[in-house]
Amino acid sequence: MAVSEGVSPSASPAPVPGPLLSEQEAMCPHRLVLEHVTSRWGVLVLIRLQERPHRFSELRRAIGRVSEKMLTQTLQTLERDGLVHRDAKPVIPPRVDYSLTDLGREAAEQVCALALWTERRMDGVLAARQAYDEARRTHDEARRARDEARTL
Amino acid sequence: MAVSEGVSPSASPAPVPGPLLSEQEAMCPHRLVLEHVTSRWGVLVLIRLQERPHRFSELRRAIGRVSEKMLTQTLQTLERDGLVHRDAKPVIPPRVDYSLTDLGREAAEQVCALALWTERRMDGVLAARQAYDEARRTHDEARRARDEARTL
DNA sequence: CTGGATCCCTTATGATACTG
DNA sequence: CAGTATCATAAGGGATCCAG
Repeated sequence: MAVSEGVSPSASPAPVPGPLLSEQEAMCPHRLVLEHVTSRWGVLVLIRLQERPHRFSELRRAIGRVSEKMLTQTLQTLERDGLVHRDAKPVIPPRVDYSLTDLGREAAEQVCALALWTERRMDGVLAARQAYDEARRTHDEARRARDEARTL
Repeated sequence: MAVSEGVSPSASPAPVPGPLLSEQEAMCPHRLVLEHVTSRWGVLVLIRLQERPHRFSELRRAIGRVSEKMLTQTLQTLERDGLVHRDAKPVIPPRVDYSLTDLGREAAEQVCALALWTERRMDGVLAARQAYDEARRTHDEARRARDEARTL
């Protein structure tokens, strides 16, 4: 959003390497939660944790193709928002279990509903895309032909 | 995600300046729709259009602080997915009305439900954040003290 | 008014190396 | 194993100019 916000250039060169989001910390607060919950990895984490609690690497494997960094970041954000509970057992080797809080379960339900909807309606979307793409292709060809005719 | 996917370097140098997403066009397709729908501007567009149809600039003003570029991009993506209907009247000056399709209305309902949920549960989230931040602050201080003691 | 094209900066994300 | 730190890169997003 606004690049030159009310952030003085000299102060706070990099206050926090803050995961997800930054200076928008000022807008409607619930917008932020929405973004956390619907973030690329947030969605997947919530869905996985809704099945059952997972350890860090379990989650990593279950989600697949997510870097440790992003998973950590996502989990921390969700934990801070009170959606995920982090249970770190002081053992060696370390073992940390992640699970949903009551709040998180509610969020997961919403997100899952959305995910299931997209799955159910996929055909419709696919059909719409084909129609759109073809229409645009046709339109482009017409335009090209027109331009060419004009040039001649 | 994957940087070096199966995209031949020579072919299609820039097939489409593609808005939102890129080479992940290969993964579970419904994941993509989910991302379109939950994208930063996608959410806001769906919510606004659920109220009533909007013209381009109406949407722009209603959402506020969104660049023309991103709004255009978002609308095109949603239109391609068959969620938004674009009605361009061939008049001067141009007038384009955007509205939800049946599919789009369903999506908007889901998204709105999620948005309303975050609004309702905001206090809980806020409280969780305070607790989290304070706990982490305390923890950090303890660690710093420990490190200092060790250095002495 | 709508939006396509471009330039450029910010941010998100991934790969790697390192600590507890 | 879990997580942090650092670095490099690609995608996201904004500003601007311009065309239909």
